[in-house]
Amino acid sequence: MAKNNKVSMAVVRRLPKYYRYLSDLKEKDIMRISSGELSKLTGFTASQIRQDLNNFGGFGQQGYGYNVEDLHSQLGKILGLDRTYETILIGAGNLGQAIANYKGFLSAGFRVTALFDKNPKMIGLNIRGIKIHDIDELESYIEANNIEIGIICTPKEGSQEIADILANNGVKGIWNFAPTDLKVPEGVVIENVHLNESLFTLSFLMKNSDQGAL
Amino acid sequence: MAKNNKVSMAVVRRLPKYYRYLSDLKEKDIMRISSGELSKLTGFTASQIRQDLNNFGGFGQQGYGYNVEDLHSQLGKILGLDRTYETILIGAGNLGQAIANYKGFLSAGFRVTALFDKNPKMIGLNIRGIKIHDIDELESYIEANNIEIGIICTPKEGSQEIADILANNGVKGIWNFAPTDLKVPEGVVIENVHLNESLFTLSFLMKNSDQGAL
DNA sequence: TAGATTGTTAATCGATTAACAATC
DNA sequence: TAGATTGTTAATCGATTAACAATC
Repeated sequence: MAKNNKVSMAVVRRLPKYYRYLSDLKEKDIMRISSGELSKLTGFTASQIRQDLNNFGGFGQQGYGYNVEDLHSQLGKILGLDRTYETILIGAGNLGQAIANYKGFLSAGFRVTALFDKNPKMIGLNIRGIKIHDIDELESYIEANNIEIGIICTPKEGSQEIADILANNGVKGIWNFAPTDLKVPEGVVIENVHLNESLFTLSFLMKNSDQGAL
Repeated sequence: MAKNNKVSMAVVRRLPKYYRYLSDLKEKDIMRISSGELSKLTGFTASQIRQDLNNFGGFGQQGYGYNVEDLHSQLGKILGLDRTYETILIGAGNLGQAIANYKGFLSAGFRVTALFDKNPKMIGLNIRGIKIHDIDELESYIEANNIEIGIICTPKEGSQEIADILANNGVKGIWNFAPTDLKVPEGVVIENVHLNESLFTLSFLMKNSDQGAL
């Protein structure tokens, strides 16, 4: 399982991008890739790519580079994509439905088995095969189905209460689309998608496009 | 307009979060806030907060802290939120419609006036007052309406062609939801929302929740 | 073998934190 | 005034880049 003492978030955030490019290469039936070529694709330096990968093990071969299929598979394992995750989504509005339907997530192993909402008009509806449950059933559903990931697509009001229910019932990961920072106990991880912040970053960069900036 | 020589992306990404907390404070009618109190709210150190703000000017007052309303307004200007942006969205599927409907963006000044899609079944439909146009009209619409921001919600296939049309017709900012990295000329900025990468980061962190990690 | 490219150590660069004089 | 808190410089820490011996 290789060494694993404290990989920085900067590294972690690059891993999915490596994985994505490796997926593309694999699809094109390209067999091998060097850190130099990966550098051209991703925009990271070859040195950084080698450093990053070597946090997890030596996947390359001198004089050759990396085997695409092997590295792809290794990165998949590192990212935890070699298994499935029982997943639910809370807040079945426009955004929630869009997320629940995104087939890319399902194929990557994230099985969304239920949606939850508090709007009586929505409860009982089927969104492409996934039923919308009453939010009152949230707690029992999580327990009965060993849910590991909760996706929060509610407004910020009430989102902390949802997070509390999730955390108190064994959910280990929260993908949060509510525009707020949730508090959770140790051992539960949160990944935020703060669309407002992303959009505001865009407008900042437009104002300052002289800046180097990503 | 204060000094402005190369603010790092690390700083830029914190600005919208400051802005969000200031908005909250303002709503609660709180008048003043110190860097120490902001530190408790945001999780950044007080020192870092003062450093960040002083990239743009001295907004505080010794012994007092920061005036909430003033700092909020200053941050709004810094982020470019003191004006409106003519905006269109390409790819009117589930996600596209959800994004187009998100009222938080409109209230922040991003006026989405048209959607575009290539699916004949969708063209002509009205999504809560916004019409879906044929993708063939994209170029002429941008020119006729001085569009500044394009939101790409298409699949990755074809997204680069869309980006090209946007960039070639004067769009200055692209908010990209397609799971790929788009190439654009100098002067056009891209802000990516790569949902897949975000989700994969979550699963990595769940596997390694011993890590300190955000 | 000779050429290419890795893994890894050392050097550099940049970002964060600490400290404190200035001052409201 | 005395206390609080900023703005800013200096010190530290961490991340990126450069370099190169190891080796396929």
